[in-house]
Amino acid sequence: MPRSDLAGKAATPRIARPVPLRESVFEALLELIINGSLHPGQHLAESELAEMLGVSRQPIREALQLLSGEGWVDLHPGHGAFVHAPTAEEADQLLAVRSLLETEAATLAARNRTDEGVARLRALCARGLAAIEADEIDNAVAINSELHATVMELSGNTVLAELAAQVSRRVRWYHTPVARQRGRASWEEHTALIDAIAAGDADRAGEIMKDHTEQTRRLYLSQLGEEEPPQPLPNNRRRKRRAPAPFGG
Amino acid sequence: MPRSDLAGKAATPRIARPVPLRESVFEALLELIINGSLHPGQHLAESELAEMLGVSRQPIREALQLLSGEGWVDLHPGHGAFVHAPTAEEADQLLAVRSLLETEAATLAARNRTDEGVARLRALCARGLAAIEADEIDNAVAINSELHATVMELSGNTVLAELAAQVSRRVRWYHTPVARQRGRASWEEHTALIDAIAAGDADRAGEIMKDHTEQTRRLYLSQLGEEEPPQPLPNNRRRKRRAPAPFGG
DNA sequence: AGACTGTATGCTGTAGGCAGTTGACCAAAA
DNA sequence: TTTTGGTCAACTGCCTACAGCATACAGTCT
Repeated sequence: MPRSDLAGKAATPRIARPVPLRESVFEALLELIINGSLHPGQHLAESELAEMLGVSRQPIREALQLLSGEGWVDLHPGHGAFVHAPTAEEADQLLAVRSLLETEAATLAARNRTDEGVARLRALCARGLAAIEADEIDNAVAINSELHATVMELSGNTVLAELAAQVSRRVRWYHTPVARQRGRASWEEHTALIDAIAAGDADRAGEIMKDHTEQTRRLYLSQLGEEEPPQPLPNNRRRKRRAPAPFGG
Repeated sequence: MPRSDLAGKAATPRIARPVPLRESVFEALLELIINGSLHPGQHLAESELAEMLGVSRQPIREALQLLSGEGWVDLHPGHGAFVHAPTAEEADQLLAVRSLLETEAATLAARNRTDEGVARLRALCARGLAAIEADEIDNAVAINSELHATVMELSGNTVLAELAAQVSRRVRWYHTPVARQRGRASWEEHTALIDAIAAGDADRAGEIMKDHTEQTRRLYLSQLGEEEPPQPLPNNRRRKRRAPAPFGG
């Protein structure tokens, strides 16, 4: 039946079909939000975004719904979309949840470990340390996410991994500035974590991951006092004439 | 300045503005999916749904995006929406995650407990037991969700609560048949849980909740062998002439 | 002078419509 | 018989258009 099992070739990355506009818009808006071009609390008028990005309102609306699903914007029926204004409390809760999910993942990963998986972790860890040595912070941050994602994958719980991915994306909003601070220490903890996983010591792996994530959480909280990161600006400044009320008091 | 402070009347429940169509559609489709009218794997043609529900395609699209965000349907660009086909493995993972989140919530709730909160829990528990006595299963199930939601609320972590709510909704897909089985035992565990929370014993509260949720998880798994609940039907049966391939192999 | 009411304007929610693409069906060729 | 090419229907993606509502502004009355 399979005359030439092309289907089994696996590594075919399923040719690049034109990415749906909504996703491009999603990426574009996300970038604008993260880099601060769109201020927290700012009202996002569909027509305006549509004109700005050169598309119609439809893909804009769909992108806004996606963004809303991930907590980047708040959708208020009849009033439109507003850039989410994160609070310190929310950040703390987010980091707490992240800690919880990551800890569980580490525990499970230690139980389900495979030689191949451990090898991948070690490779990532080596690359991460190298990046730190070379002072390539951005690179190190990227490798860090990859490492945590790999632990998630090794946990074997897809649902857990997806949820954690969602949380991690939101954490990114705050995480970036923090990450620069605890470079080396973080990677030494990673090494210990991988050792625990390799040894199949679930409890220790969980313990280490818990300390590891709680550490960044604490660091973030201590940083809060110094500088409010995503500054909740007094908002509007860009409306042509009229600024919409914060409505529904 | 406020000559008659109507604004201060507080108890004005902010008049019922017409719910956006997308949300009504969302609810309608969700109901159809949960009660099985729409089979797992079934292709959802926008035009068809639009005609069926008597609205245009726009709100349908938006509702589908929402459903996709919560894992009820899978969106495949260029091919449309398909009812998500849950597997036994996914159900298990979902229940595991739920257990994790609920356990954490119980622990936190015990730490942040308030007399008012404990009172609400006890009231709910009493109502739940009454419902069980009266054999009002559906009612008991509803109160059960409310009780768990309240524990979440008492945890004080909004992010955790939202995530758990999302997971719980998905669990509902499987949960319904299971719930009927372990009526009384479940509510006795609830009583113990509330006692632990009231006593501020975080560890014990967490422990009880863990056992409680793992219990339902086990029960579900054991039920799986007997009858595949959301039957992954061979799918199509409704296309007028042509059945779309499961595409993209 | 202050407050209230009528009017204008911008925005969202929804509908309808068109073009491009996908996949199925069918016929012809190897 | 198997394969190859063509044809067609259906569906998604996207755009444009319209109706209703909310807010801001201005005029008017007390």
